[in-house]
Amino acid sequence: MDMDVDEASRPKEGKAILVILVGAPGSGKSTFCEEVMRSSTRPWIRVCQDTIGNGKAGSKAQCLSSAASALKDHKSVFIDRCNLDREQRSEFVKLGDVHKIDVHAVVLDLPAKLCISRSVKRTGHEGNLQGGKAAAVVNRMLQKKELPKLSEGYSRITFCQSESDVKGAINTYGSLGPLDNLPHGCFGQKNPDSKVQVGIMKFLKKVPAPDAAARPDGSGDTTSQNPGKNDYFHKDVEMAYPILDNPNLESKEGESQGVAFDGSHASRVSLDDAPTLAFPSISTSDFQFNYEKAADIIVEKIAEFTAKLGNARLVLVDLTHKSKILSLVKAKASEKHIDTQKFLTHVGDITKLHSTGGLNCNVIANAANWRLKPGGGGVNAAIFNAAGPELESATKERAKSLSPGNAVVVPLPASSPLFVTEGVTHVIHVLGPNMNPQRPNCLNNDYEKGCKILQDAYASLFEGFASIVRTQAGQSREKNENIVKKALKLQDKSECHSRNNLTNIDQKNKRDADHGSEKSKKCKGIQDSFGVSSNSRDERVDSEHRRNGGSMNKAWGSWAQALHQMAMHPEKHKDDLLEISEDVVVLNDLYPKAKKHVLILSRTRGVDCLEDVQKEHFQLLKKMHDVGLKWARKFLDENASLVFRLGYHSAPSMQQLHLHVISQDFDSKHMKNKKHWNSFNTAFFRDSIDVMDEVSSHGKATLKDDDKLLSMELRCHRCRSAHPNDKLLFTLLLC
DNA sequence: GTTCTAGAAC
DNA sequence: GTTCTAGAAC
Repeated sequence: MDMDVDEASRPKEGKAILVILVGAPGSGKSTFCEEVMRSSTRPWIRVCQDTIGNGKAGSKAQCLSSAASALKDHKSVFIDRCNLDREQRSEFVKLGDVHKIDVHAVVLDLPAKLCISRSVKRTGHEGNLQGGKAAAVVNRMLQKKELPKLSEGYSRITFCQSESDVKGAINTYGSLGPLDNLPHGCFGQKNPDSKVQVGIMKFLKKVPAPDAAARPDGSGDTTSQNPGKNDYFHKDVEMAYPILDNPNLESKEGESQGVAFDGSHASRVSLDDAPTLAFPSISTSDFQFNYEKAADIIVEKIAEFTAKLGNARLVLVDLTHKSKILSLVKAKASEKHIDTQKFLTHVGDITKLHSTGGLNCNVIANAANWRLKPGGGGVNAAIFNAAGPELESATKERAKSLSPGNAVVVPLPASSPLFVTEGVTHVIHVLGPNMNPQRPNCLNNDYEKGCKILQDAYASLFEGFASIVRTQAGQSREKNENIVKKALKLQDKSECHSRNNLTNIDQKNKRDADHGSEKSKKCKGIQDSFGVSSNSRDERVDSEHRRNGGSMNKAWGSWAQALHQMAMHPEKHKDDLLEISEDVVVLNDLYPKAKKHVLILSRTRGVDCLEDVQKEHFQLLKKMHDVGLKWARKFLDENASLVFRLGYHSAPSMQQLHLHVISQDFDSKHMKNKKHWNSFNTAFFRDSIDVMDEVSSHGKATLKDDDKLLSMELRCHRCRSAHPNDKLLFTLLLC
């Protein structure tokens, strides 16, 4: 931020100032005030509408009068309320004229997602805005957001669009002495041109076409019908998918983040949430390994692995800009023309890459000790600390110790704070060679051995990461069960690479919040008439089953029989079917809810839904599952970044047992409402593998067909954060 | 399963 | 005003 004082516009000295905070709930307004007031030598009064009524929420009028009286006392004032639109701010701005003082705006224009997640998480907020309700409120407010302009009457506006901007502004105001002034003008506003993400926009209903949405001036012009709306969308996209165009360029000098966000190229905005491994330099710190040699090895191994990594990325992380190893590696990588899309360096805390650096790394490496224990110092202590006891116990399950040159991959339990806040799904512990005589296994400067071990250490680390990438099929923060992988194991254990055993033991993210009550069946009492005449297929009507209940007393409307008709008469629907066999037919779902969504339809008459399935149908389930896997594999061949889930709806709408094979992007214009989302993202959706387990052991599948499941609040299937409503369904994809 | 609509809820 | 829900029709 340019702090040169403009002499011509230097404000009068010694005056109080009025600072109007502008920002959604969760943007950090109160924290901003508190931090400034803590360090400032200037007398400040914080006027907070949430607490002004004797600790209770007050009115705007109370705020105005409180601000006025503070200004009379020559105290500087923070107006701590959202002030998101011009009208809300205008009366406070007028105080400037009345009291002949400068009015500033500090805009905490942080990503909506961040504000929402803070609001949702916090408890005891002064304004009593917390929990799920907060998400709705924040969203609503942000859609009406109007950024302040100097023409409203401010002498200075500071825009903060990242947490480091906020820190900068806190320093600026915090170090403002009683007689100091700040220069006038707008500060910190980055080019707000809309970067419209087509992939997301197309998923939105009722949004303008990308061209129309990209307002050329990016000013949040209030003449638009939905002021600020596109800014909001765009920022969400930006937050979730930082653009790492030129990773070897550190951003701005002196800033704590080393990631360069190039916001000027709309075409480069990518949904590609590439799997990313963040790793510290191994052995160069406490183990005192020679920097030059280490840098050579790092670059050599990176060169070797980037070729194998597909769209995955490696990020070397160190805490400081002064890092010697970082600059050495950077220089050497550049000499070797390492692909800057695949390897970058980052300055920051490896345990806070997402929250403070905006960098999504699903895997982080830990420079571990041989006992794989927390403690010590540096990265190891920091990672164990940040990941909580979950990492310790998950590590114990994997290995008790580690020898130099090796790595061990530990899937991080979903309850780990590192998983929740940073999106880290795996920690890879690595042990490098030790040249420090104070530490175990010192090599006494034997660099021949040392280099070999360090090479092995990086090779193990990158191989571990590559195996995660392979098994996760490119979804960097995918926490759902990798059903294909699991099923492959089940199908043929010999196919399972031993390497993979090290890495991705299925972290099944059980969504099975049990909602207890069984749904009352939507039975309308009309008996199904089996008027369809026999054909060549299996006509075995399961009369015994029918007597025993099942779904046979359920009425299926004509529209609901479409699948049944296809299963019974596939020859009549050849054009709509992808595959026809003795037991099943395969078809694209007519209203796909994701990029890939096919149905494996059983041809067995009388088995209309999961409820009808009995032990004798196990082979049928297995067959359906195998065919489902075959199609999932085929789709994965075409697009390795997809992740699939195979499963059944507890209470399907369509007659005839059918297995959904659905990619977990949920990127489809047909994904329109809560029911759609929840039918694939709550316990209502029964994983095929579980259904088979249950049927083989108990003779029936567990159904979770309570209607409540389908009307549950929307929750992200990855980070579990709550989202307010159907209109913002797409934000679930940005978590 | 979808679409449409009315009325409730916000 | 908009958004959400439930019900009806297909």
